[in-house]
Amino acid sequence: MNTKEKIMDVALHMFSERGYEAVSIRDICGEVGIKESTLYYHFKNKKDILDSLIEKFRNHIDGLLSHIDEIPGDGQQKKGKKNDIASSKIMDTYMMDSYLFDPFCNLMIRLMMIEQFHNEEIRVLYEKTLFTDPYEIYMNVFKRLAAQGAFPEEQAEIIVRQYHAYMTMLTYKYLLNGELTEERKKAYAKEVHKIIGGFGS
Amino acid sequence: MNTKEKIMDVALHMFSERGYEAVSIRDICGEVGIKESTLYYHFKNKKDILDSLIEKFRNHIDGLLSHIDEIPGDGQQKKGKKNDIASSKIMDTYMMDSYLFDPFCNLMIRLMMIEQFHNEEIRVLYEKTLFTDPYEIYMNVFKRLAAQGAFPEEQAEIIVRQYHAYMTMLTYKYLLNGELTEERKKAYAKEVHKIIGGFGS
Amino acid sequence: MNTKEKIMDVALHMFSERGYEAVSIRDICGEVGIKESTLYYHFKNKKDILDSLIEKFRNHIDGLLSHIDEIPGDGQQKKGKKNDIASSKIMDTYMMDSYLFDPFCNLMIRLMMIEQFHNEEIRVLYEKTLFTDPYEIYMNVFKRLAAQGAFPEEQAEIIVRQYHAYMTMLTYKYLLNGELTEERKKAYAKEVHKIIGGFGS
Amino acid sequence: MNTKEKIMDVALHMFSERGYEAVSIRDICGEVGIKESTLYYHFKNKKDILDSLIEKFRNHIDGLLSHIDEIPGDGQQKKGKKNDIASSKIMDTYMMDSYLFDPFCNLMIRLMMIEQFHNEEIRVLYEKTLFTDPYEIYMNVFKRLAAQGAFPEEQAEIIVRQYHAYMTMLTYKYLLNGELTEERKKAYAKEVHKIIGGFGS
DNA sequence: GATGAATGAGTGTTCATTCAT
DNA sequence: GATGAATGAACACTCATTCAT
Repeated sequence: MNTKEKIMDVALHMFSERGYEAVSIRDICGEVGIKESTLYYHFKNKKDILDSLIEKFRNHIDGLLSHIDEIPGDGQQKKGKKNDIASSKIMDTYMMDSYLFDPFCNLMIRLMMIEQFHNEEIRVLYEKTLFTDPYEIYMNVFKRLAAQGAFPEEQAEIIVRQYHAYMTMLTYKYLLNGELTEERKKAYAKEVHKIIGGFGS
Repeated sequence: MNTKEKIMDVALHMFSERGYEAVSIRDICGEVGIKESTLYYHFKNKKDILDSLIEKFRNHIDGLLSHIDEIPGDGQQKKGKKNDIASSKIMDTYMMDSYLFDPFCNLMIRLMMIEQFHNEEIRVLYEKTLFTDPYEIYMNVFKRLAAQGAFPEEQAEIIVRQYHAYMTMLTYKYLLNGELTEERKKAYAKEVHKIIGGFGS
Repeated sequence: MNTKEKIMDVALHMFSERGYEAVSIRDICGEVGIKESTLYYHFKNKKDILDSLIEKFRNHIDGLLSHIDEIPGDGQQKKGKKNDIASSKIMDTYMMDSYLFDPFCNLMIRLMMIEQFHNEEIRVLYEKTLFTDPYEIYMNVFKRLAAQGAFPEEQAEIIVRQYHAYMTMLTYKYLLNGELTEERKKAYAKEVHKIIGGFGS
Repeated sequence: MNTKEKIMDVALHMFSERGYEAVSIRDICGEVGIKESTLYYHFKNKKDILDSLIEKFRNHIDGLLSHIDEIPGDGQQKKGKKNDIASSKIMDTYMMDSYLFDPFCNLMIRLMMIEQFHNEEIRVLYEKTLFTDPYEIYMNVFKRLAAQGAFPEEQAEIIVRQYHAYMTMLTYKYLLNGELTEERKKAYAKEVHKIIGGFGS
């Protein structure tokens, strides 16, 4: 990690815990181990650090979303509940690994959670990340499952809605509540699997 | 409203939008229309404003929780789905009016959402307010409904879990996302009713 | 002198010697004997000090200009060169005492001399103070002298032009060049009187 | 123009408008199109740029002054007013072209005007450039004119004084006041010619 | 109840400068 | 010749807070 990346990393950790305004340039530089003047060689100003983080996050999720279709729910599986369960598990692993457990994403979401109330640009991105995009991803997978005969097509929407509600609630409860510890990740994963099991029945 | 109340009101609005640290004594006093030195007649220091708000909020929800039993789900209703729906509606109206739409509560929740990441005391209160308490309230009501024969008692938990997931997700999506406008409140209420309808079937 | 006046006084001395930008808030406060934060109780920002000085100067010269007619050149004097000389002397004493030797005015002119090159508002005031206003004052007095028969009226303009050129040159040479010492003031006064003597012949 | 010359050129433009201290190395390099570290290849430090400019200016005016005798006022002309006028015109053209209208000289004079109040070295040079040298030049030419019989030798001093006063005043009024535009140069030249005409009578 | 005046510590940011490459 | 990366000191300004009135 070069100096610029280190600054962004430290800044993200601090911003996501205390909020953008409450973190000072001094705080960041102290942690990175550089003088404040050095920071201004790498970033135009404080806002520029935030903007760079957001930019990086946008690129990150754009990259993820462009691979949705690779999430299973795929044709070589036979009809029935088993596939359903298996696909859900895979899909959810994908969500966890790439979105919610991934340190960069998780911290960015926390940052957005804090800043969304007074920053419309961030609010829009926050809504997209936590509500719009996941709903679409779930719908995409479940529709393909329905097409394979896992369940009647007209039930897809209601199932997705229920699934999305669960996942969202658990995300807020375990992954966006206090520090992201291994325990909280396990508690989340456990509840997710219990629910996916429930869906299979 | 006297000066002290005015200060708390203004402070809450600002804290819940920009976070505690990002709001200055100057900001608050400017909006209230007093000099900064005057604020210190009413509050020991900045932290004291936050503490007073939290104290007030604790009293507020304690008052509400001590009246859970008054939420219907009550004996004079007959068995069957109708009662179920009706009770849910009443319960939810209660949640909306007293918790989520109430300006003081809504803003306090936003404030806790922002501050929870670096303040364990607030985090605990936040978790209780958004996860523990509502779950208990729902459980309380649904158990009484089950006791009245609205549905088999052993289904209570799974129903509550599902109900809670929905309510939580909708709360974050509509009531803790951007400004609390009438439109967002309507969108929330609409979705809630749709779901409660779904539960009745 | 209260704190605010002291700040303006010190700031003027420093601005007029080193220019507005080259003087720091620290410099001013150090000399005044207050902390930097105290300055901001009295002035909105650094620019506000400069603006206050300019405002004060405008009021100052407006006060002076409203009393031009009281400068002699008056009716009770007899025709002839003696009056001419006498009046010029009085007029010039007025110019010296009120404008050029007056510490506040002299320093403000120096400040304007420095800042006029990149501040159009100051440039206009500078031109008015050093060229437009003095010319008008001289013209006013000399016209009254001509009316009294001190010299033919049609010569007034050329005399004023010459007189103004001399006074302006001497002002720049002695009063706006280096520190305003008693020696420079004397040298200025001496040359002025020599010239006024020359005008009498 | 090589890089070093470009730096000096840009620095002079900026120094003469905003003053030495108010201009940053960043400002200069930004305009020149080089990195700040590059500047230190060409100059020891910021002060060195100023010193180089002053040095260059000294050489420049030394060059000019060593050719005073070439300014007409010369022997092959006949006695009479015509020669007087002609010589004055030529002399003045020389002053304008070489001193006052010349961009390098004009900007240097502005720079000295700003810096003279707190830099004795510059003050001395400023006084020499605007008062001592021109007076000597005028005296040199007018003495030669008197020797040719253009006017009585004992009048030379008073004429020179008057001439110098006019030229100095006009210089400050038109050439050292705001930006040096073509209009200001024309207004200056027009007034100069009017005065020279007056002198001829 | 409220304010005018003050302060020490801290804010984000710019300064001229250095030095290895 | 020129640059990338760094720095200590200074910059204008804001912070929460105090205290006499």
